[in-house]
Amino acid sequence: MRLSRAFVPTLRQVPADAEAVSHKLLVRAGFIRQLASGLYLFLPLGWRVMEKIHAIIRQEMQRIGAQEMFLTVLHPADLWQKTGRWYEIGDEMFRLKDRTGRQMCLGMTHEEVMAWLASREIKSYRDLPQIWYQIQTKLRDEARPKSGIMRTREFIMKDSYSFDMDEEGLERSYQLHIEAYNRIFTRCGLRYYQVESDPGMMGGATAHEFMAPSPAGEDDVAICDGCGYKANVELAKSIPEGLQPQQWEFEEVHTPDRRTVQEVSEFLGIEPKYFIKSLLYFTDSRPILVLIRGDQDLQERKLQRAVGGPVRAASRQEVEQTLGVEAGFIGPHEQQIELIADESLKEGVFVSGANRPHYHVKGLRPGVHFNPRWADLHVAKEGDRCIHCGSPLRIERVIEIGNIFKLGTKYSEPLKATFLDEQGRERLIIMGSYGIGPARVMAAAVEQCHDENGIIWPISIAPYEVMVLPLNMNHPETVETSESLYNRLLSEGFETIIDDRPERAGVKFKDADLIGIPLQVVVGEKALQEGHVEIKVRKTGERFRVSPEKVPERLRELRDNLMPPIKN
RNA sequence: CGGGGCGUAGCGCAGCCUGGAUAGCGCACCGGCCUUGGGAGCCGGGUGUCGGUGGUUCAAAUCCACUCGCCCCGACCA
Repeated sequence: MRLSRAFVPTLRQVPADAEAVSHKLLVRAGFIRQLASGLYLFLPLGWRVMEKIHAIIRQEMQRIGAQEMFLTVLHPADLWQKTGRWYEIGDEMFRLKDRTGRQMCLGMTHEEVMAWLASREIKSYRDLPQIWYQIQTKLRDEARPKSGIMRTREFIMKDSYSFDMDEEGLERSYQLHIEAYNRIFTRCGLRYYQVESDPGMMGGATAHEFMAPSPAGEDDVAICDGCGYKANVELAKSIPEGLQPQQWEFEEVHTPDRRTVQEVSEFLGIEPKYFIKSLLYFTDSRPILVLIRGDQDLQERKLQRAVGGPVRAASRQEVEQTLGVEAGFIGPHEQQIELIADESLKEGVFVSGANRPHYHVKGLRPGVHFNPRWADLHVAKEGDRCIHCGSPLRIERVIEIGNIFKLGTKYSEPLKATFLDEQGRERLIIMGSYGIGPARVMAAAVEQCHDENGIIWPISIAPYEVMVLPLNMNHPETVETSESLYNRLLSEGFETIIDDRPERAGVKFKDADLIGIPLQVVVGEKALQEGHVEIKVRKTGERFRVSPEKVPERLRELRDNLMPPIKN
């Protein structure tokens, strides 16, 4: 490709509405443009990166026997009504009617359609197992699109679905996907973790996420370097800092105008971890008082799982109406409503609200003064102990680049996707679903691989492998050498772009670094006089002077070194 | 959905508080000269519904109301 004729609109200035590094760099380097909130166009360079990622995904999916198909974006509503998601999902689903008034929606994901297909076409155990996938546009009316292409309303997703006869089959399909995903993300040059995740509304029991560490991410994971335990903080378990035994007798203490743990802690000279925070929540059916240690935070996801449905925090007024006491002085002692407590409160003697304005109680003992239901409810924090091996946990910010779910029969049942087994009995197909967001892979790569000058693409997903820079287009020998190098590299199979614009050297250097092609071949007058050109490795900044004839050989070597450990 | 911010040339911004003459700066862009190893220099060129609508006023980019769009924090995220 010739840059002089390519559409690569680089920007010297950072767009005002970009915050995330990947967003800024991808816009500046001419890879993407924003059409509207959460809607991005992929320009030629950006689309080449996406296609590289797609190609790697295709190769690895085929490797595990998955078959690609192409479904629709427009779905009839009744499929979603059958599985109930039509009603469960709120504004995030784009809904519309066709000209005859039939309710439709735009696909956010394709479990329904895939299960529908399976229900019609798979009849016998002989048809199983199957893994079907597609690389397709999905639409979600996100409450808050953000960080460039990291969270958009229209996006491409690789989604695959496995269909098995039984749990063992599902486990096999699940493991195949883990294998494929490890190869895909490694080949894309990412640092990533596989972590336990919350199956959430997808239904089913087991789920994992593939997470690329980056400060621009939206999730946090807890990681144990001791035993390798890794989990999304939405469900990560941890053992908080221990307590010293206390001999406090049960007593009421006057705490005028001290409401928060912080205030009462300072007032009484007792550390926050000896406090019980009482938080009033409402489930669909009832109020529930949630007890958390003073130095801990409630993980609402865990609470939702524990009570088996959505929860919401009570407002100040609701606290007074329900409990008859102002928030700040409520506690578990002599409480009438249902209690649920974090397990870190099982052992110890605590301070909490007295359910009487301006008073707290000290010497509160679980099992003696209150009897809650126990559950793991606290947020795992940096430095907490691993529940498996006791090592300290660390918390890291990550971008979710892939996820895998064991669905079971959540979709096959309502859509009647069944098969006849060897005994002629009708049984439900067991499903799994597996996603990858190629645009997030792209964004994560930029987040992980860049410097102050621009992007440094992993060579496996770079839009081009080599960029030839003729520094002075008015110098015939420079042009001649560059052109012949360009043609030679192309014929030897290098994906090459030449910056043949009549620009000054500085501009070419800046753009080359910004765009981030891994290998640069710099053709300058001075070096040419001595009979060589210069190869620059974008990632390390290394420069090698080589004679033009040796360029392909040297580049091949450098390319091999830059290539991630797994190749096709 | 709650909180905050922003909308003036292709991009980045000043002007607005305290209303007034032709709306300005840098970059980009177009023509010319010059230059060619890290976003050069000189000369000439403005390409604008000041997001929109309504109002106040002799007069609105500027004040008021409504509205649309975009970003950030939180909630949500199948």
